[in-house]
Amino acid sequence: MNTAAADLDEVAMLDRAWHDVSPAPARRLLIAAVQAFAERGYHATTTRDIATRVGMSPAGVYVHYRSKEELLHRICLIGHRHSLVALRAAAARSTDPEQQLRDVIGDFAAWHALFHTPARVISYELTALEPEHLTEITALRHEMDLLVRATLEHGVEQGVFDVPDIPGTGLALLSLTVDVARWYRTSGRRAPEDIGALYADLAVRMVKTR
Amino acid sequence: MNTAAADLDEVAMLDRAWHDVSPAPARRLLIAAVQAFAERGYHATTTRDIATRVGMSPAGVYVHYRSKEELLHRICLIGHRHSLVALRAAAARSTDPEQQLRDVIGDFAAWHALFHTPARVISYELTALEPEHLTEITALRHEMDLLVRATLEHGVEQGVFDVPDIPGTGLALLSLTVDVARWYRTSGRRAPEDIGALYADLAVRMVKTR
DNA sequence: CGGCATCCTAAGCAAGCGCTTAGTCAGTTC
DNA sequence: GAACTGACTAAGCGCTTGCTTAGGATGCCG
Repeated sequence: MNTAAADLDEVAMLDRAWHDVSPAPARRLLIAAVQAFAERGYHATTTRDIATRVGMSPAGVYVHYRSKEELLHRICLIGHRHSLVALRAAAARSTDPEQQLRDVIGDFAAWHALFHTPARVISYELTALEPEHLTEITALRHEMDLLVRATLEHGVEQGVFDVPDIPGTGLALLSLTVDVARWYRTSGRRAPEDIGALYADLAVRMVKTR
Repeated sequence: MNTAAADLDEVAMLDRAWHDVSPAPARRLLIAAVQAFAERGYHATTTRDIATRVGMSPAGVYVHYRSKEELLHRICLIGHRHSLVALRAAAARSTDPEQQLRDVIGDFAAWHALFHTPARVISYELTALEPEHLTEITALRHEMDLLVRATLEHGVEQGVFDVPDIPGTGLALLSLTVDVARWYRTSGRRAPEDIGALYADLAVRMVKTR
């Protein structure tokens, strides 16, 4: 598949994932912005660049968004809510600690591969947010932390996990999965679910009692 | 310790680590640049900002560097060479696979905590490099990949490691350690060597035959 | 002292930035 | 068909950007 076709696929995928963003031109702008931010970074992206991607004039952006920072803020909010939903769904799928950890880490890693474009933006462009928006997003990230920690504690209580440092190990696990978005390329050999399977396995090895 | 004192400490530490950058004003500029790039990102940093940090006029930067990109390029080169030296020294310290993996991952994770400021720049600002400079740096990063992979292969050959996917596990291990630079704060509870110890332990658990 | 090299600044240029303003135009409503 | 609405553009404003130019200060060497 050539890159143009892959781009179309990604736009279609994000259009489906973000179907609740309306009206359609606002959604198209949001998708254009997330792609531009992911490729060049927030500060290297111009509002003209975003507008051009959807075939609008530079002023068209401001019909739907107050500022460039609002675009980033919306992307971060939607992205974090989206991934938190995925995390919670994964955690609820099983009560067995090992399977739960597999689901949580596997799904979260696969999510970061599949949605590597928004994932890059919401992990590596946070510093461009205004302080109060950053605080809001940090709270969402903290919830992810708590969820992973709870999974580990659950396994320790049942005696199937041996985790001397739960906060540290939780941090490492989240860090590992989040960083998938940095190095993942669609053109690479591994599919998102392959990465999920590998990471789920590594996570279980890290904590399982031997 | 207040942040101003911590800043002074960091400047002193980087001044020692980069003592071979001369003359002194060029080194001071490089340190100011790496701090600014780490705090706000390459594109959000202005050359005026860098100059002001060392008490120079905006034009002072161009006495020592051709462009803002040259500053980033030098930082990336020095940073990668520095960390490669640390990695190789760690790998050479022992021939026992488990101890070697402990040394490699532990030291590399601790390096990313101690030098989180340059580490952030050389991992997350690479896209701002000109293409030929990016190619050069990518080659250095590939060497780290090979080193970690060789450590894993060494352990598998001796039967002490069980690694179904060596490239994938090597990638995950490097990813895990590199990402320390993203979340590490000097004000946090863990010292660099604590993070190194935790990560060395997690790495061994990930690959050890059971 | 003069000659020279090093290091730096004052001033500013051309280009590009985020965002605004005033107005156009298609579609809907009555 | 007149009145209104929402989506969009042409033009451009005020400011900042990376970088240049011309020249000044300082210290070293004979």
